[in-house]
Amino acid sequence: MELRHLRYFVAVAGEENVSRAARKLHVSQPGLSRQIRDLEDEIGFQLFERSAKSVRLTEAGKVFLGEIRAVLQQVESAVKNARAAAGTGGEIHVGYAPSLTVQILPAVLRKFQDTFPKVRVALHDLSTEEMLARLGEKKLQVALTVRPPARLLRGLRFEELARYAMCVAVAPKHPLAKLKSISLRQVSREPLLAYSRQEYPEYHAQLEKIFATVGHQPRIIGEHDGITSLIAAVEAGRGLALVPSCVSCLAGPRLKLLTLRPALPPIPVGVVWRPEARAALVESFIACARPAGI
Amino acid sequence: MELRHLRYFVAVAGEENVSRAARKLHVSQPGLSRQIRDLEDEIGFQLFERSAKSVRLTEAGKVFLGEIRAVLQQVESAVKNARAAAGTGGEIHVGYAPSLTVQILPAVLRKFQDTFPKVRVALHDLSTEEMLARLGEKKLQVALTVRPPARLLRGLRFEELARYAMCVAVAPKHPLAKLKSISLRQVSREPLLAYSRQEYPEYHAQLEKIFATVGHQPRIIGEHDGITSLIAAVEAGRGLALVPSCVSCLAGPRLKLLTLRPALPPIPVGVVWRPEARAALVESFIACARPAGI
DNA sequence: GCCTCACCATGCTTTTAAGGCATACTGAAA
DNA sequence: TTTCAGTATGCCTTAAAAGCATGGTGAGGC
Repeated sequence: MELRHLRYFVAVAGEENVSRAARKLHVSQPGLSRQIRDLEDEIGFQLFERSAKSVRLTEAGKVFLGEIRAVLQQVESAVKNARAAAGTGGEIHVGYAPSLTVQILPAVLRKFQDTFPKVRVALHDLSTEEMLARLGEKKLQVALTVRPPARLLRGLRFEELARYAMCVAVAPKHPLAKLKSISLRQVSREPLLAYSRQEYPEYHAQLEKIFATVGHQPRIIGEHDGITSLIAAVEAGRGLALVPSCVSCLAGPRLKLLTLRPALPPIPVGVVWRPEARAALVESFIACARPAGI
Repeated sequence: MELRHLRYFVAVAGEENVSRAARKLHVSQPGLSRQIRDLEDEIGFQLFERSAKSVRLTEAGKVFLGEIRAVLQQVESAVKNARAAAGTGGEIHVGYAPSLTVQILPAVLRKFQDTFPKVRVALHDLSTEEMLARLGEKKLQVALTVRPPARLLRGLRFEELARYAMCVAVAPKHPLAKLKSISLRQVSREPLLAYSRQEYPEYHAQLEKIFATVGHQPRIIGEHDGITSLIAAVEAGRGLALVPSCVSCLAGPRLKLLTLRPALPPIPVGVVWRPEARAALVESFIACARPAGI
């Protein structure tokens, strides 16, 4: 019997459904099925009553569930207490893309520091490429960013946390601000503000690809090294900018965000980490990052 | 982190010595070393201070040890409570060789039933061969017997629990009873009582091999289907018998046991089981069978 | 009453990780 | 200095979990 069996059991018991539990656990349904079966074989009695359609806890399973939940909590607290005794609260280096994680990051940090008040969380504002590089060099343990293309992941793992629609940011006083939505063609005729090409090459690559579909590249009249100055520039009425919808949190009423019609594919934002590391802090951080329901 | 890591950690912490812990756990020292290291990597702090010569718990390690011991106990009790709730105490079929396990079996049974009062223990008095066969057929879960030759084990596992010297049993009134020890040559000239050839072929094979060394096979004047009648026959003065020293428990003052000079290799007695089964009851039974120190 | 759908189980293959062996390294004791 | 008991490391073997494809089954819709 291993903790894996117990964790799986708790998940299946919680869902009363193997397939759903498997999805939550990120394992295949057959694999989970087998692990549960193995656990039952080992302890020598049934935990679930099975039908072709569902599983239901037996009486023994209910008793077991209660006790095993306690066990898993106790393991967690054992690590926590021992870590506290070790003095070193530990340290975790987190890469993040500010504009994409405005909504996500604060919540994650709050949750994480709630459970690990002594751990030092070092935040690093980096480009996606740099995050991947530093993850590889073990200078970062986790990164919150847009989903990197598969070929750059090279052994790293990505898990999506949210997707944001691409919007067009305009100053509230801008003539276009009255529109509810706007087409790419219209945008391509306006002066555009962008992230700096040097620090965000992938943003520019993306822009070019997007406007290639309308056959007309916009005029980029300013480049900015961060979302703050980009917002300021748009607010000043110097031009439009293509930003993910979550920027609204950051800009508030200073900008108007117009939806694009037709919509562009939404931006998948999530967490990247080294799966082989298996550090408890990292696992916990990722757990804090996941939306509550999952 | 898996229960294995925690069990290993407790063992190493208990021994303050990786090699010794490895021996107790029946794993190799390097393997154990690595598991401990992996655990430390995962939780993110040191559990042991290492020197080339020894390991010693850190403060954090001590805290962890206390909590993890509790966790492991809680897992055990969870299984026990759930099993109780399942109604079925469960059942375990145990093969045993009466004469060889007189000392071992009662203690094991007492210990086991202490912890699992509801479990039905079915005892089966069988020859070694039959035990192995029934283990293979899953009609037995464990067997207590002499170490079977490796070629018969075929996937089963044996663990030694005790060794008994071969002795010569005589009636207290027998002229030879005055001797303290006796040589094989002397024995070979006396009428011998034995187990029945049919039920204990390996006993006879052993006898022939033993007496081949003195160049003279003894005259077997009686065969018996069990230790009880063999004792009775020896007590009646009908002849000698070669028996393991533990028979003294069974025969008490009814027989005199003479040591052989030179001594024959002692009889290794232990427990046999199917390692792939991994049933909690079987594991527990074997744990009860092991001498306290190990 | 028959499909379809959602779900669990099984067989097979791939992948991962533990286990084991040989051996190097280290510091204490003889 | 040598020996010895102990831990760590590299490489290979082996066992087990994960994944994929697919089969079987009961509930609910048509």
